[in-house]
Amino acid sequence: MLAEVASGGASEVVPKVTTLLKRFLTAKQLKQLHGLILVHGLNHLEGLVIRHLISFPSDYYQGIAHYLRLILRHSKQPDVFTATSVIRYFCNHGGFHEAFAQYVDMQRSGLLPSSFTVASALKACARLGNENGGMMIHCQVHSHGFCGDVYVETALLGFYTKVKDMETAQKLFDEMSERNVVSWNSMIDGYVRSGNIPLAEKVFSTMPNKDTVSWNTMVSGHSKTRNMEKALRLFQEMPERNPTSWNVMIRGYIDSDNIDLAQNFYNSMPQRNTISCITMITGYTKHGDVESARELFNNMSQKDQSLYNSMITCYSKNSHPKEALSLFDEMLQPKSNIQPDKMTLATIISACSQLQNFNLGSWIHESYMKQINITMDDHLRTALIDLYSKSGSITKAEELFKELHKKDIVAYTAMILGCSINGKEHIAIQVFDEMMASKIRPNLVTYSGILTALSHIGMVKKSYQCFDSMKNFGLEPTPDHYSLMVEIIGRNGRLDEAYDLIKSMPMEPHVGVWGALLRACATHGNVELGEIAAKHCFELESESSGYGSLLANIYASVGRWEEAKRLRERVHEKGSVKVPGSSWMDHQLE
DNA sequence: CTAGGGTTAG
Repeated sequence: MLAEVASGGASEVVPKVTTLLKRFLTAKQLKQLHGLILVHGLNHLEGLVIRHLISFPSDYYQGIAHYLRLILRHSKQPDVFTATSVIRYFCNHGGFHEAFAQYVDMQRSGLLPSSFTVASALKACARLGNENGGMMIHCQVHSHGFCGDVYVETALLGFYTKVKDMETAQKLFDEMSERNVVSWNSMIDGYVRSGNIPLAEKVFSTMPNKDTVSWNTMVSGHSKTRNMEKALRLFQEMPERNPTSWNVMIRGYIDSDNIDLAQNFYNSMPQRNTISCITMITGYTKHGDVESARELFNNMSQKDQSLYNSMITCYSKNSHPKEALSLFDEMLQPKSNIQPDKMTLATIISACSQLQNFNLGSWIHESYMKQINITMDDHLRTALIDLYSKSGSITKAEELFKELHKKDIVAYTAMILGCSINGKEHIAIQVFDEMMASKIRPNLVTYSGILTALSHIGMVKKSYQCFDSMKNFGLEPTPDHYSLMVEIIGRNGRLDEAYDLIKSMPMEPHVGVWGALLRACATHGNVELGEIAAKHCFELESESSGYGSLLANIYASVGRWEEAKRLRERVHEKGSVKVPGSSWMDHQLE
């Protein structure tokens, strides 16, 4: 029939094409048919092609989305129904930016959205946290007269609850003439998300017909706030449980660091799904138990993309980048034949960065992503910022940083750290200030980055300010942060002050802290404190001789040759000349 | 509408 279309006259072609498009077609056939449609100038039939395209199994999302983008770029806007299907398709597969862009394009070409269009576009805005977009659509709801449509109103509610504007959500909810179970559940979810458990409970208790989702949402509210007693009580009270109910409990125990109870729930649930397994793997990832995670992974008979992603992440997060890469390779093998997605690649880029395999990392960026039609997003950009800054291509990293749609804490931190290790300390400080100005909460990693920058340029006063500001964000400095401070203060020659800081630590200083003091004492030839610091280093890490050499240097620097010689001999006897790793140390050795 | 997988240090 395809051949007939190719040869036939225009009048017979239309019904044939229409019939064909209702059948099952392979991707190749569809492409051919699409070509013929264009040859015959039947552009109005493109909508059918698009709708056919998005009915393919979602495994092919990357390819389908790519083809869709091509069609949408080169043709005139599809009809409302088709455009809406496209928006929904993007939405259901995580392409929220594209969903929203399609909605905007549709408006631009003068098409009036339907209630379905509006509901889908709102969902995209909700998931993107695009507050302006959502509010704009809210206005259109009024001007297009969609008020009173339960689906639209519930979508609006979903938008406001997702962006945590519970005041507006509550107002909308109160004014709704008709509410369905989803509207109620959205309200519970909204209060749970904004951390207001009492109000969530209030909605939950006044809700007329609770379904399993209502119960699960409430249980997850308690488990998110680490109230596992209450979560368990509700879980037991539920009239009906589905796998999600169990998964929520497992996640709660994992978040409360109770991996044993999580394990118990996992073992006793009547039906496990992939998400149960992924949740457990995440728990093991957090606990650094790579072996148990792998065991669970191996036991799954059906392994999908997400499961692979969770295991690859487990390896990458626990500093097993080689294993991450080999599992990535395994998933691409014909016998498993699973497509990687953005998440896979973000993790793999991180693994490349850890392995210093910059060629593989930039090949993924420059070539592989295009090959498999994966479009850039902010998580990928962040992973690449780290990769490029670790390989010294700080300019590339800065470019990617500029391209970010939303700069989150991870992106800022990666950039700050990237600047710090590439001799752009002042830029690092600038980026840090910019982050503070945009009211993004720094975390412990951010402070490691900025203190590293400050340590390179020895800005003592600014470092103190920075260090002291940690408590404004409820952050407790870790021994690593103290090490950095000791290094900064000590390198400036203020050794007693550095020692005082160590003594003020609320926890036991680890070897890094004493090592920083010892190195500072070596620089400034302070025997008294150097001996104290060295003593602690020996106690904490007797097998390393680097500390002995440092102390010997101190003796030598003040002319106490005998002691220096004796110490060096002892170091030599031990046979080990290993020096503890430290960026500062490396500079000293150069 | 509920459950899962991504990116930053050491």
